[in-house]
Amino acid sequence: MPPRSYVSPARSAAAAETRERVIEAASRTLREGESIARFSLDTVAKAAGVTRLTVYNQFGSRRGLLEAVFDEIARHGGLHQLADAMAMADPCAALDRMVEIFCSFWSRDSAVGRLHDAMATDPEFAEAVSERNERRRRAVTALIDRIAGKTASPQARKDAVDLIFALTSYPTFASLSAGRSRDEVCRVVQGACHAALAPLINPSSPRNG
Amino acid sequence: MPPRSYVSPARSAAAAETRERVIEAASRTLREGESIARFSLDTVAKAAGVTRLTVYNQFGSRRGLLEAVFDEIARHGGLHQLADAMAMADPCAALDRMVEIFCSFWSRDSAVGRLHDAMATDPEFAEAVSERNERRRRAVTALIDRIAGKTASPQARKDAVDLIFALTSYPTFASLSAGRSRDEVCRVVQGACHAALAPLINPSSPRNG
DNA sequence: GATTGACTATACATTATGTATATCTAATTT
DNA sequence: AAATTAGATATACATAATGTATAGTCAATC
Repeated sequence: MPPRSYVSPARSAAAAETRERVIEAASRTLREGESIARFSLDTVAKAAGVTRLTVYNQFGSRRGLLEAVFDEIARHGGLHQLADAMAMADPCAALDRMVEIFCSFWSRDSAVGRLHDAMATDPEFAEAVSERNERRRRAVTALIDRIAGKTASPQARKDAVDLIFALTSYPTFASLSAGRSRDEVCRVVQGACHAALAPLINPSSPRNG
Repeated sequence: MPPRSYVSPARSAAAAETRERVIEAASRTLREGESIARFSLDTVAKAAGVTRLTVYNQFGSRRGLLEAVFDEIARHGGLHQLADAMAMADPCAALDRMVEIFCSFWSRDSAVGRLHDAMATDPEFAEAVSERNERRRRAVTALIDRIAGKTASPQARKDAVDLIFALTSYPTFASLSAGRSRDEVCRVVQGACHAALAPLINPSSPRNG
């Protein structure tokens, strides 16, 4: 006879609450630890007050947990403001706003730095994070298309997109953060992005002859 | 009685040869493996035809081996050309040349990428690599001091140095390398560096009011 | 009251770093 | 020639982490 299965509101709610508690414990562990090296499921499980096997039940693997933490941070990191920024009339002002939004995002939770570190040792996790970054690339591309003059070559557009994509990445943010506040980093990145735009608007002065 | 010790030319030569063989095997393993995750001393030892304990005898630890590989790559990576570049009369041309040199360096051996990945999981190794990068920072600082007009503020100089430091870093190179040849990346980075210089030469147009 | 879902307890397999001890071999010293 | 020494080896062990397997607990649902 086939097993009868059912959905339980109380059980699902409890499971969801457990899941949230584990994610919270994981991001706290990431924040407090001084490197991703010491981030173990054992530590997370103890911090969340559950068993290590519960973590596997909920997330399948270490990578699954890391992805869940990343998504949780992204959900509360203010990236939803990107839609408003993209709707602005002036694309240059929109770009400035985008830089602000991502500087806030990278600086909001130190766990994002640790998550980027985790990309180094787990190629599949790296791909998962890269896919999430593609949203930023699409936004940059859309703005460049609006900003660029009709005479701007496809190559110049591509260069500008990739350069601004790199300038708004986490590694650049982290590098510039040594000795700078979030707002100061934001200002420097905005300036660099403006400069990256110049050859698009005034193509009469190519940067290399 | 005190133990008598001696130095043996043949022994030292053999040891040095073994050391070289292990370093070669390690960098080959780094190049061929698809991530730093699978880089184990066991694999390296087998590839070099020695025992894992020999690796420990020579390098002390996994980190010691990675540092040795990094230094070996740096020794043959063309960074010695930096001295000639710094001696150029035109500091802007020197900067262009510096970008060239580092683009060559980052692209020369794919093992450097894996070594940068290793920084994520080993803070002390990260510090060791960062110290070696300080040479690049000093070179940039020296060039900026020569390029900047007398009216350029210390803040503007610092911003330019840190921005160019970030633009010539490995993460930026790796990011721009998607779909670009080494020379194309070099051209894009050079353009961005020129743009970063603008506020130093013509401070009448600050980038943020 | 029987069953099911989430969690637990315990054990095990695997892989990696790093340490300890004894042994082997060829180069060097006496 | 014999003793010694440096470098490499063989073997074993300690530790920690991921991931899997199996059985058991307990409350919610049928």
